Amino acid sequence: MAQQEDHFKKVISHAKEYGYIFGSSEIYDGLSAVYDYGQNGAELKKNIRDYWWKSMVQLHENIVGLDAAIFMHPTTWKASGHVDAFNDPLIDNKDSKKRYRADVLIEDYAEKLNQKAEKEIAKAKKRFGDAFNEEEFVTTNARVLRYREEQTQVIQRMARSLEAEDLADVKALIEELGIADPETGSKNWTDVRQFNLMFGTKLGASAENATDLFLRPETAQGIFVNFLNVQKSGRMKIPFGIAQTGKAFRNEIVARQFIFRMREFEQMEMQFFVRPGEDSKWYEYWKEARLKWHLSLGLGQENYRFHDHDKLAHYANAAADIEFNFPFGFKELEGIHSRTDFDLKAHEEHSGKKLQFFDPELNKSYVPYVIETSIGLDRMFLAVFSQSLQDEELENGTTRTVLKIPAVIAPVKAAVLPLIKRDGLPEIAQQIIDDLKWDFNVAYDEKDAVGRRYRRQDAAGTPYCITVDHDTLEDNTVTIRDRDTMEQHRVKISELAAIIHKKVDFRYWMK
RNA sequence: GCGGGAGUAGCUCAGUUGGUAGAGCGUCAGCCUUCCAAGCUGAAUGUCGCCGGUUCGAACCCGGUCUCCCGCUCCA
Repeated sequence: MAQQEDHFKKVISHAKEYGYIFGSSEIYDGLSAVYDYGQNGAELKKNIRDYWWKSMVQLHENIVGLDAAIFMHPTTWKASGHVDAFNDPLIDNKDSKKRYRADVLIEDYAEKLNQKAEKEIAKAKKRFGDAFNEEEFVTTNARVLRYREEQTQVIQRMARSLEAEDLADVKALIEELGIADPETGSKNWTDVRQFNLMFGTKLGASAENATDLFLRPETAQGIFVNFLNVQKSGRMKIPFGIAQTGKAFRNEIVARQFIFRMREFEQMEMQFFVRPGEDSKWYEYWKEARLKWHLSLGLGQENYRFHDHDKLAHYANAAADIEFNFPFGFKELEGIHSRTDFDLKAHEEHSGKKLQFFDPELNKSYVPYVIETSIGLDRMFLAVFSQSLQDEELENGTTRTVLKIPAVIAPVKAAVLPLIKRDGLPEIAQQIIDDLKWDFNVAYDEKDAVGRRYRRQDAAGTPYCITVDHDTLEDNTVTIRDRDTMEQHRVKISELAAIIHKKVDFRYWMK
């Protein structure tokens, strides 16, 4: 555990030192849980995004891209359920320091009343045997009636109070019912406070006619509201998918663990529209397909696992996470959700527009079912970066710090190094760079002994080092060194592009 | 938000009972011309997180505040 924390700290400081991730607004003391991607981080992030986009959009004839706006019509979030689901009344217990959702506490209490009523019914059933008339019993038994009545009243009062945003009454209700901390039994509660997980903002320059807007809490809704646009204009036939990457915003109560949980984050989502009834088939398909994508980067099969959800979100009938072994343990990296027709139906209801597909094979229209794959780009970045950062024991007893980022997504593909900075070697190195830079992101370094430069590139994650030496002057050959094996080969300058290309070719990795 | 820990150079950290900052690494310039970090010479860099108080004098004591890290909730 201590070792894990240690590694996590190294990851964070290494990310800063090598230009991958900086704390936001650092010169002003920073901003909680907001980070900027530096010169190398921006490249890595872009490369991960491209790797995803290519595998989803480019390799699937029936998946197309989309880039929807962050601002959306406010009704979108009513339809999606976020206005309700992302609005939690929370209460803290002062003794146990635990935080609960006030509505859940009350619902649990109401459920207990229900349990009591059920118990009475079960008891009576046992007593009367075959002669038992449940319907009659339920409507006449005093205890059952009392429990049921109280249950209804509690739920109704809570609903009224929440509707009126009367949080003081929600707390009063908790106190009147004598609800205690489920874990410690303490009744020492703070006031109930409302937490809205969506960031609000205003559209319109003057205050009086401004519209309240939200920054999108997920990119998915941009896809759903464009479902028909894309389907019609692209002549898409079911099954088909729409993919999108972009920023989403959640005003998390606590945003922590470096870039794992941020208030501003980037999602890579694909919504796959299928025939009703074929949803579970496609759900399984995408679970496997997405895991395969992760494994293709070679970060180690043992670092991934599925986690199937027991408790489902309001929109889903099946859900699984792909979890990754982060420096702080296995955590969600990607979610695969079977969202049913919940979203499109909700948008039909709120917009009054038909969001259906006419299926010529079935000769009828229907609201498609949806399988969603949703991965956090920043989390993927952290997975790649933390897993790639290694301290390696060498044969001569020393250690080297190496960032084994998969070459296909590495920010810089090769560094070109003159063995010494005279005798015309820098000039040749520069010529090599001028040639390679059209195809690859390459770097130049002439400072310090070449061995030290190798280590510097190892730590920065560059897969190849190309060294120009005195033999180069004679025969136009250079040495090319592999970051992971540290092995060197002597090759012709004219072969360099092909060698690097093979190493970073998407085709090779995605197979 | 609550509890715990912490803020000193780019990084890791030292700074003894208060006398206005140092090390290693890194960076930069030069020397050396070398194929796996740590050769030589020289240099830059900090309002010691911020504000206020006590004091002749605060990195150190006191108060406040901000930020970061860990846990509780939620999720990509």
